[in-house]
Amino acid sequence: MTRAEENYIKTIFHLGGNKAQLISTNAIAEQMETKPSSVTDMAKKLAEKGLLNYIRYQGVSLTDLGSKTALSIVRKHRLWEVFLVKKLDFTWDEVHEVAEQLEHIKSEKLIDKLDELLDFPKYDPHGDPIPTKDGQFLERDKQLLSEMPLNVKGICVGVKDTSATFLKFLDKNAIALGNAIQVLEKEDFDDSLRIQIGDRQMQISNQIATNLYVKKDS
Amino acid sequence: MTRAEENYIKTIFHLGGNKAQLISTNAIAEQMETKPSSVTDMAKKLAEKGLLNYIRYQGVSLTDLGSKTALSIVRKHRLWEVFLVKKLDFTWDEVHEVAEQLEHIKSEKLIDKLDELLDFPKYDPHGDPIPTKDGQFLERDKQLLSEMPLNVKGICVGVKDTSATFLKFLDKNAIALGNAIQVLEKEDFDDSLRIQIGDRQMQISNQIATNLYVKKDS
DNA sequence: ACATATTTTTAGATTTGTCTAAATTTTAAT
DNA sequence: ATTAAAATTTAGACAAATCTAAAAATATGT
Repeated sequence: MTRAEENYIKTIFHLGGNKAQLISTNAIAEQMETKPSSVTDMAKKLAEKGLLNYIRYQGVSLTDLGSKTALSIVRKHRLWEVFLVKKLDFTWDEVHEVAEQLEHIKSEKLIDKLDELLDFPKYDPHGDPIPTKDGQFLERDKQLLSEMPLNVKGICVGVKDTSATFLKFLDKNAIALGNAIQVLEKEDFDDSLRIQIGDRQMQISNQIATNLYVKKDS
Repeated sequence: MTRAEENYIKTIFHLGGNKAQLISTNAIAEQMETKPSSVTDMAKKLAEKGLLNYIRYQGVSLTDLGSKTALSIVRKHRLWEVFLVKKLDFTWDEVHEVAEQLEHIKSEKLIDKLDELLDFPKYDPHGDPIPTKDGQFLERDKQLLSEMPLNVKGICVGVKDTSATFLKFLDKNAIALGNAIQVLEKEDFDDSLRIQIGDRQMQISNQIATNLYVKKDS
């Protein structure tokens, strides 16, 4: 598999193309910042190789082989992210770009040993689950902070938007994964929220609340 | 810099093209298992970019910029080798292939932090020196075992041949970097040597002796 | 249902890095 | 000094991955 092929497979996976749902060439092109015609070419090629189901004018989905491939790439990406944060003191807004490169390194032993060095982490620095070696993918029971009922205790477990801008905003406001979090009040006017975070209270916009994942504290 | 360009620069460096000495396109082609005509094309391109001095029909050498680039790639390659051995329990015959991929990852912070994680190593697992961040390159005072005088105490510090075959042979015979080593007798007939290694004695062929680097014990 | 807008594909071109075969230059031998 | 051999370059072709512009298919609005 070439690097370009791997990037297409990964993108289709992230767009939800594993669940028999068809993803349009336009959606893929937009996500990858390329042209739809390029996507069509690659779709044909990857269908030929048995990684995609491709229906002309309809879109693509991953085959079982394609899903397996995608999970392996996602596993590598997320393990490298953990490595960068845990072993090399990268911040969570710095890891993505480098992991994009590292995820293409080919060596099964490397990834197995890395997994071991990191103590078999289950989640990456953004709270996303790391697929196991055999492709198990444990999505955590989580919901957006914006959908939490009032006065229910939760724990911050992930972010939806992983852009540096958003992550740095969270850092600046001392919001981190693992923090206790709770919605105290919803403002009808702009859907902003008054929240309890640790022992502080603060007001956050709806845009923040729709990009923070919370798990109910049990 | 593309991956292909980096590989050319690195190969020319290893063939000695840094010392104003001209390296032939044939030599480069052979080393890289490619065709001389491909090397010519790339030589023109890299000369255009200011990385090589290229004289038609004569060969190429690295410019200062080219040398700097080469040292940076070699530094990355060797640091990754140390990482693989020290942190992921790779054996010294397994590291090369993976480091060939890792050396192309682009992130200055990654390499600085890796260097720090490994405690700023001076040599890679084969005893080759690791260039510093600013391109300092400390070649160790060493000589081939075959050139050591009789009964002079030495320490094994490196290998010339880094093939898996040779490295595995050394492992099998418990010859490792850091071992005390001493030539006891030279056989005129086939230039084989009787050596003292640690507290054992053994007989080794000239081919082994011309691929092991030793430093005089002082 | 039909015209129009949108999406998707095709056709042909481009860039990078490679190759083969032919031409050119250098080297070596007598 | 010529000539043969070896090394090197040029010219033209190819595969991968991309692009633009035009054509084809699908979706949408009234």
